[in-house]
Amino acid sequence: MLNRVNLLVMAVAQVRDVAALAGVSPATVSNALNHPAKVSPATLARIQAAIDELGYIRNDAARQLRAGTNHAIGMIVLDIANPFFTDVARGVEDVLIAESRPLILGNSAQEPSRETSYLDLFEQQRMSGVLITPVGDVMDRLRRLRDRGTSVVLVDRMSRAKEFSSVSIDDKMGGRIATEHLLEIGRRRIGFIGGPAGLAQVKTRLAAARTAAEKHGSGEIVFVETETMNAQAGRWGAEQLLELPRKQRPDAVFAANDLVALGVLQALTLAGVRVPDDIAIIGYDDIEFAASAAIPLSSVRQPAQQLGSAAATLLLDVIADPAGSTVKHTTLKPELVVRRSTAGA
Amino acid sequence: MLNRVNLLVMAVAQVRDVAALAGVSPATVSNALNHPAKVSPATLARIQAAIDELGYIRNDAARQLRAGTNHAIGMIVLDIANPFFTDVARGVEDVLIAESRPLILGNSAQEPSRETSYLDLFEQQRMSGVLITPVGDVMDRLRRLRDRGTSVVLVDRMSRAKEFSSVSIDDKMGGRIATEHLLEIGRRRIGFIGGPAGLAQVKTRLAAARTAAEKHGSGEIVFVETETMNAQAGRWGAEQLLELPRKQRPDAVFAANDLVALGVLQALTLAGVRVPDDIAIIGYDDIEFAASAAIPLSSVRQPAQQLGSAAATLLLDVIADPAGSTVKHTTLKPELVVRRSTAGA
DNA sequence: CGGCGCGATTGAATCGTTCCAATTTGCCTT
DNA sequence: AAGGCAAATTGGAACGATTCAATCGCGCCG
Repeated sequence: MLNRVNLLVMAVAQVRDVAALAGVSPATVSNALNHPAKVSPATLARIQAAIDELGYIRNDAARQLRAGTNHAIGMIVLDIANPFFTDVARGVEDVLIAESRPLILGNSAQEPSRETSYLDLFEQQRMSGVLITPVGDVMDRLRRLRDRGTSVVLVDRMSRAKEFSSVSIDDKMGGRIATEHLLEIGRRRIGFIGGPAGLAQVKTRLAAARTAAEKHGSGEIVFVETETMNAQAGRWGAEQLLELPRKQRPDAVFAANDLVALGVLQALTLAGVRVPDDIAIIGYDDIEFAASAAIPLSSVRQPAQQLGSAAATLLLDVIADPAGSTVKHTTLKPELVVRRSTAGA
Repeated sequence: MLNRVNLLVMAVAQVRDVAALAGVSPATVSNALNHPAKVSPATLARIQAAIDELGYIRNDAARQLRAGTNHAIGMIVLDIANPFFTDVARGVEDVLIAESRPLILGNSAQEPSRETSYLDLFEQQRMSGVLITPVGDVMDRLRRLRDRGTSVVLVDRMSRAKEFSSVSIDDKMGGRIATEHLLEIGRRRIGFIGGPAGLAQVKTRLAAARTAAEKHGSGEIVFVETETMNAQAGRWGAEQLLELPRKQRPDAVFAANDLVALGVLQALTLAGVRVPDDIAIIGYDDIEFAASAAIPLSSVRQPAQQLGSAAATLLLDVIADPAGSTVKHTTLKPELVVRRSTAGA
């Protein structure tokens, strides 16, 4: 019956068609594709020719079903519109492409519901590995994922319980050096803008800033919590600060990332506030656009691409040896980059 | 035997386990999941309870194999590091999430080989739809994809042969209005920086610029071809212009996108060239960072998110009715945004 | 010259779900 | 009360590849 159909509708070629054309069995075609060493060179060539002639493309669903696992790697980033995360993704991509493993990129946009739906997807797909910068409380989900055979590596976030391997950048240090820098140039009231407060990166950077201010003695942190971390949130945050009574207005802003910092810069400039004279600004990430901003932005540089490639490499290790008893945590160091937005006294 | 294994290794639950626990057949569970209307409310509840208790997650590979098609949509963008494309992607995401269709995002990084490997992936996965901004010559691949049942919509690029539906932004108009603007503020020699020249967007914008210059009479276009279109390419392109003999040096630059424009701005500023006095600059896309640049950048605004959502919507239409005889081309209009980089005479 | 061993090849079972046709259940109509 | 009909449920055959044990050929050694 299939044969009759073939005459009418040019059906898509399958292994058995390739096998028939090459004069071998389907099993041999499969071997040629997956274990070429097992097949004699002559047969290999004949099969390859048949594949080309028929334009055969294997059906991944069937393959995965039988194999039990998906070759692809899933990644969930916090915000695809933030150049920091696209840089991380590129680092990941570079490593995975070399292994010819497809990368499935999902954007949680800092929304737990979207994060969850991507986790659902990855779980249904039986991904072999997942890279995630978590937003919501997903530890249970990740544990289940791992129990089902999907390896997990946390990106830019240490696992509290230390149960998952992770690659992160030292946010404590970053928060500290940014704050110390502002204190050193003589600022005392520092507005910290970012959020939501529950986000690990925000929490840690803020805590480190507070610690540094306390240690200094006369420093003080004013926290303005935002819902997300883009330029719009930055503009909103700056407006909050400007509404404060004159005496409570900060003389510096520490933005939780560069997008926020750029928004702050815009709003302050628009309001006639001089940067850095009246209010200094420091951002975080050192995205490419920080240097080319109206007033070039000081920032805490994070090695984004390196973070990505380290995470991908680590994930591949975990996949290769899931039972590997050692959970590994790699921490990279951030670096202070001083530009005009915090220049001079 | 499976039962014995179950006692030892807590195997992952499958439909038949859920069915057994709920006291129904696997077929009913499947119906509950896929055609709830066919199942009585009481049974539905029992099955749901069983699913929750066992933590059942369906195996997408098996599902796809039987269903013959993947519910997900694939998208290949030119450059994930370009905010324009991430904006487009967000527009797409918004539409797809509402339909609860996963989006698989691939980055060709303007490399034909990567584009091809993503097409391979999408073909193997039997995606139900693909959105693509092509780099290389992939028309044959796309045709094959379509013949196999994957719907295709081109983004930001009209299909020459008009055989695929597309959503694009009028590059001819964009090239024209940018050039006319430069001519109007008195510039005559315009450096066009972008590439590779084969890229549709570059080709069209450049041609439109040339046409506008010709029509004007005394305008002239100097084309500097770059390999890619990021800030680094912009810096390189600017250096090429600066190396020209004084008399041949342009008095304006039309950058093929804003990333390039920002690079040009950096390099010119570094070389002591005054913008816009000595050389005016206009970019393309009007990404968010254009407005907050050291010298706020004039640009040709493209409605990126709108482009994305239009493309996604169109793709869903095509998927719903692949035989729909009408190939549709939607074209959106760009808009001139004048800022300081082309201000004054 | 027969048997042995080894690489190459194959048949048939299998992965977990969906789909179709067929069956059962329960209710309404006459 | 019997027949008919719709709704709910079910058994079992797909989907298309991979895998493993079993078979086939063939050269070589004793």
